[in-house]
Amino acid sequence: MTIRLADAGEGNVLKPCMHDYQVSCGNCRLNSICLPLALESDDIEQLDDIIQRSKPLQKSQHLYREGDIFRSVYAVRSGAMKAYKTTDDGREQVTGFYFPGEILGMDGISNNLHASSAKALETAAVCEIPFTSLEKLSSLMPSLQRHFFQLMSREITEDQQLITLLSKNSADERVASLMLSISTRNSKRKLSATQFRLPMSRVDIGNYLGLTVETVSRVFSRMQKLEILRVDNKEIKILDIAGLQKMANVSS
Amino acid sequence: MTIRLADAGEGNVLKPCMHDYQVSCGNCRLNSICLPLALESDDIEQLDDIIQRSKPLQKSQHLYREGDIFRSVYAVRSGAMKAYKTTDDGREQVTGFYFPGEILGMDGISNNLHASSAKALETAAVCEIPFTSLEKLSSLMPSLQRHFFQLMSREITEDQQLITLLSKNSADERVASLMLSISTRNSKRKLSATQFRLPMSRVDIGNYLGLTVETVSRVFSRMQKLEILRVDNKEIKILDIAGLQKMANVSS
DNA sequence: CAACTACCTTGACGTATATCAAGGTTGCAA
DNA sequence: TTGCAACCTTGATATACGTCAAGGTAGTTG
Repeated sequence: MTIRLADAGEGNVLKPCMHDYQVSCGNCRLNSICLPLALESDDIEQLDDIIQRSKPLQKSQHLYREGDIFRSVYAVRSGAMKAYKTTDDGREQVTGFYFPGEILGMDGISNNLHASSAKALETAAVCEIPFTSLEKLSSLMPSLQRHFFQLMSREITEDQQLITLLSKNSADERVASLMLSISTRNSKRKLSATQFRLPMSRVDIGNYLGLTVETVSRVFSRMQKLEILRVDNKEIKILDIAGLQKMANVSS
Repeated sequence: MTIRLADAGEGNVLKPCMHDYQVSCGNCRLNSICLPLALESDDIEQLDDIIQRSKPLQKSQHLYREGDIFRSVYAVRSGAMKAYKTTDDGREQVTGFYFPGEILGMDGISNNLHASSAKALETAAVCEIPFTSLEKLSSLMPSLQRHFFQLMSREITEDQQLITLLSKNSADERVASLMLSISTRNSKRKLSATQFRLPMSRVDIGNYLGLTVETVSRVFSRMQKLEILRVDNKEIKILDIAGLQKMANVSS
């Protein structure tokens, strides 16, 4: 089974990939995020054996779509993905952004159907982890089983954070929180916590945070005026982390 | 280990329980909801062995609190529970309501700490399922492992539904959706889909749906005027399911 | 290089829901 | 039975954000 490159027709034709995407888990620089578990080295090899690596997705290609048969979960290797659902009246709800080292697709386990769609925000590579193999391996490796329970639990707590954000916080607080979240996730990947390029559009940000594009744009302008960050289109530079945290209304 | 009755001091002193709460999973009338898996009867016995049953909680008693060490997940046996988080600035966010047959506490797995608090909305009995035992048993019983992966995935998809509701829907739609959700869950438990008593206050409803009490109250009044439902304090009678679905803006 | 398209920003205005305020109900406890 | 406290409802007013509109910017294609 290879990765589904669902709609090569929608975006561009695949270009040959310049990266060596056949790196093993053992020497993948993301394994501290992706597998923060004390796996023995031959445990890692077993995991390696079930993981499928494939050509990168081009921007706006789908990895899977809502309603597709669920077969695998995916780890982002490079680039960025968004997950979204389509509401009954046809609007889109972005449910998450996924950066390298992060896992997506776990919402498909409950019904054997993907409950959301996933699409590349920019050229992105993913590792496919076939779920039946993962289940078998989990039974044999308690630490892997635990790890997956933890990963799913983390997804739950993160969704609950978002619920709280949407339910209780102002537009300023929502956008500031997202900026802090991206900053934190960047620093876990040893990238700059203060300077980065947003892979998603303002529409996606608004959609994720329950706001319109215009509101998102106004919040960015306000933050810039307050010298909390410098915004140049998708390029973000955080000038005042403390100010950003204050704006987000978080204690940590 | 027995169930933690965290704060007998906060509510009332425990009264002796009149129910036989030591029913086994095998003959629990909720097992079709709680364990919708094809477990062999001696598999069920093994599960039975690890489950702790205990005295009911009185209204407003906590089952666990945010920050407590995570040891178990819980199945509601009778009554109703709410889960909630406290935001940085001290406000409360209700993250879920749990009825008989439903499982709560899974958000504690990721950090070995409960990420939310759980409290009884009315007198409630729960089954405690110690997580380490569950993990061991899951390794031995693939169907149980799969079941738990599915349960957690379901929690994820439900949280994503709520995210969408909060992000995209009006007050009318939110309240209507909650009423439909309770109705559906009731009918799964072979109870009336059209007539029930809400175990939670208007404050809790508003808190869960990202609305103020006043707005919730006004929506109920509006629904009553439209003859979609009859509201008598916490007693709800759905008069026009189709109208309610239309108000909720759902297709099904 | 031009021109098209998608994306972003800013302003003016409207509205759904929050806030503030007051009074009514319910249910527990003395 | 009375009194108290928690809960619920309704009305008047305020406001944060959405909607509508217009123009700017950036990236892509021919």
